[in-house]
Amino acid sequence: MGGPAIYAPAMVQKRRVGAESSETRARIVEATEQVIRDEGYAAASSRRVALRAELPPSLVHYYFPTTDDLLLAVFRRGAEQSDAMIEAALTSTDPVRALWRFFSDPSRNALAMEFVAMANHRKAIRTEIARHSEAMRARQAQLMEQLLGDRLADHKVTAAGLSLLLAAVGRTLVMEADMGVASGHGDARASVEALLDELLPPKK
Amino acid sequence: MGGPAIYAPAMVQKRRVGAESSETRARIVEATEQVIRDEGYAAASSRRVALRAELPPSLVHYYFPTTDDLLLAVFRRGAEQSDAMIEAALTSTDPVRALWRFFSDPSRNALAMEFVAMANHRKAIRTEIARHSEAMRARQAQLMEQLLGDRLADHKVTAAGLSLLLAAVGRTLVMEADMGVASGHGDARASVEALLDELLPPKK
Amino acid sequence: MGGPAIYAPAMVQKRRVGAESSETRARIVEATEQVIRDEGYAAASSRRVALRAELPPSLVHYYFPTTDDLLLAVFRRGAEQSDAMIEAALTSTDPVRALWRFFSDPSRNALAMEFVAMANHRKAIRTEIARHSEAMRARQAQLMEQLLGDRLADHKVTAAGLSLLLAAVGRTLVMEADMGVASGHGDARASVEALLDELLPPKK
Amino acid sequence: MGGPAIYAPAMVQKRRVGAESSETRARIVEATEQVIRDEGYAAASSRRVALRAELPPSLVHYYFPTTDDLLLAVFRRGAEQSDAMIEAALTSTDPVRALWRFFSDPSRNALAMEFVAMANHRKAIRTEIARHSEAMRARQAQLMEQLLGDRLADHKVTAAGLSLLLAAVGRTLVMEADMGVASGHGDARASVEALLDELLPPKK
DNA sequence: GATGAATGAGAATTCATTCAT
DNA sequence: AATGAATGAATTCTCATTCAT
Repeated sequence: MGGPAIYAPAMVQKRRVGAESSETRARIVEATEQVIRDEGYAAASSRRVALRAELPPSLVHYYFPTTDDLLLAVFRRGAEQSDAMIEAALTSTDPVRALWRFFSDPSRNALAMEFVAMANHRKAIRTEIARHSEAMRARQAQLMEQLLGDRLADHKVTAAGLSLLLAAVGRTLVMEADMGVASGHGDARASVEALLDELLPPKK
Repeated sequence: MGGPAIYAPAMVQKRRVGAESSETRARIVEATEQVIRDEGYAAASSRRVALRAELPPSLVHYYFPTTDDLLLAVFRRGAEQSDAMIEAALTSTDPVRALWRFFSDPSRNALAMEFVAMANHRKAIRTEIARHSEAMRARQAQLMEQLLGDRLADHKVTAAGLSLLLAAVGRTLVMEADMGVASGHGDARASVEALLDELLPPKK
Repeated sequence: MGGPAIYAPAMVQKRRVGAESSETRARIVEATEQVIRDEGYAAASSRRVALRAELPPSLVHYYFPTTDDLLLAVFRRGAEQSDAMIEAALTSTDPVRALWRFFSDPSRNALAMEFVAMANHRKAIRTEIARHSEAMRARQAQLMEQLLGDRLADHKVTAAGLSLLLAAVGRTLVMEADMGVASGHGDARASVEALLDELLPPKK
Repeated sequence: MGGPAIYAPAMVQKRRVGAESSETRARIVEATEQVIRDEGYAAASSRRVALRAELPPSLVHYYFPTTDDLLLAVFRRGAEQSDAMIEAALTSTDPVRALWRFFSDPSRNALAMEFVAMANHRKAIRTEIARHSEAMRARQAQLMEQLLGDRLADHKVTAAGLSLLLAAVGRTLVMEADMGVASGHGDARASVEALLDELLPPKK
């Protein structure tokens, strides 16, 4: 894995072309993310990406032989950033509430929802999302277990269950808000926060 | 009787969609739903739908001038079925648990998630989903309010908040299961059911 | 020719279907002219015409089996109106100047130019326009010959030549004005009017 | 060398059209012109052009993202050729008569009339024709002013007016001849030539 | 490392016309 | 006299991908 990238032509299947570290590569990934954010993932064609990056379309294919390769690269970059944010949340002074804020934060969620949507007809993406989701949930569960210990049991929740619950409600709030649905949002948010208040020492 | 009184091409606003009762029309809607289920909404092109329905593509356009029209027809049919199921749930002997079963039922949810994904780049769909979601939530809130009354307040939940919460967790379970994610699922499900047990008289 | 129209199905070639005098027929012709004026002749499809007339498209084909039939009907109606206007001009007190005003009148010319454009790829239209143009020019030449007699010869013009010249300059002014070209327009107009002044007794 | 540096799809504004020097590109433009001449501009679809050029339709779109782009390229090439011919006429020994011959020359005019017809529903073409017409007329007026000076005033014509007049009559003769109209043509031609004889020293 | 050129496939529409009733 | 349904052919445009240089 760590070895030097071999610049194989596109026909060679499982080989990533273009240096991992290339500036051009980063530019393409960045442009793709922008396109997805602005126009939705369905617009993330090599042509439009190339246009945004001000590069010829064939260069996009040079670095990312298939569209899946490109999309995966964007997902992985986003996942790494999410991981870092979650790590920061989990090691903050108020980890659970920080996690909740993370899950109900619109900006991050928008991109994530695009990938979930994408997962429907992109097996490669689906697999990668599943892998990452499992890992994220496991990590969160592990930390919350440490932090909340038996207070969780008192409330008939497990660490993994709570993690899923926060993610579910957070994402739904964001997704619905994007569509213009608002009924029950304030109430659900309040309920979640009440639950956290019971589980946690009051915020300072 | 039957068939669209479409005097207007796609570009025209006021289109009479014609009688809902046309065998061909129904066949197209059915084929489209199948395509969406099997291959994802991105595959719901007039061509593929026509192929599945064994009809010429132009006939699809005859009944549904634009792709949005077609997709909306499928959504509306699904929404009506959902409405009926929800109504049945809400008027059953154990309405809240029936609602929860509805939300966490995979078969219905799969199609719903396709439409949510679709909403990202189909404004017409987005608008319709939003409208329907609001209506559904309002209806559920109204009924739950009647049923649970002040038991809700004791648990720091509102009717609308609970409706959203059930929908959020239910959908997340289904969506993640579709992708192959399972961690925390049993736990979250148990927590929700525990909450319902507290709110409701025990199931018979 | 004069006999009663036989309501033959579309397959019968040279037979006009639908009563000459039908109100529906007139409505279709009127709608077609409006479409041509507003959106250009290329938009004069049976569907759009039907839409404008608020009639089903098949009814348009019932009256006008082919698109050429429809277009010809519109042309002929316009030609008749033009003939009437020209006749009025030629029998007015100042016939030649009235003719010049007719030729340089934008409103009438707009539709005429659509038909000239159409003539390029519609043989039936081309033939009809040619026939009508010849007839119009002959009629004008005849009248001008009577009116101007030998004054024409003094100015090295013939009646037919003058008719063509007025038509040519008039149409060019209108057509260019439509496109936004204006250079030389005032000058050319003045020259034509100076010529008419030489040929004619001064306007009252 | 050359070929289009088109990083942008049709929807994008700032498109670099790439080097004029590409054999394929030239072949497409040439094929388009032939199609327009032979079958009228309405037949200038990417398919038919591709067929004539013996190239796949998608290649036509590669060089000319939109039909307007293609049509404009054909127009511009024709305009350049016209400009060259006009320049040659204007610098010949008998510039005004050469210009008249140019305007009444069928071969050149046929294509020009197609573009005028096209202008009706192609804004891009309309704008370009207007620009070019204005420029052409200005250039001609300038030269004629130099050449004919005050002889023009004696005949109640201006340079720009004369330019328009020659263009109007020339084009009308050609257009009508194309349709099979001939009445008055010899006479009008004679009148124009008589006018030129008065304005100019007799031809050698 | 990079890129211009090329291409087959497919998408969304629109259209003229036919036909059975 | 009228019309709903149907359909094959076109049209414009977009895309992923390949390939030679």
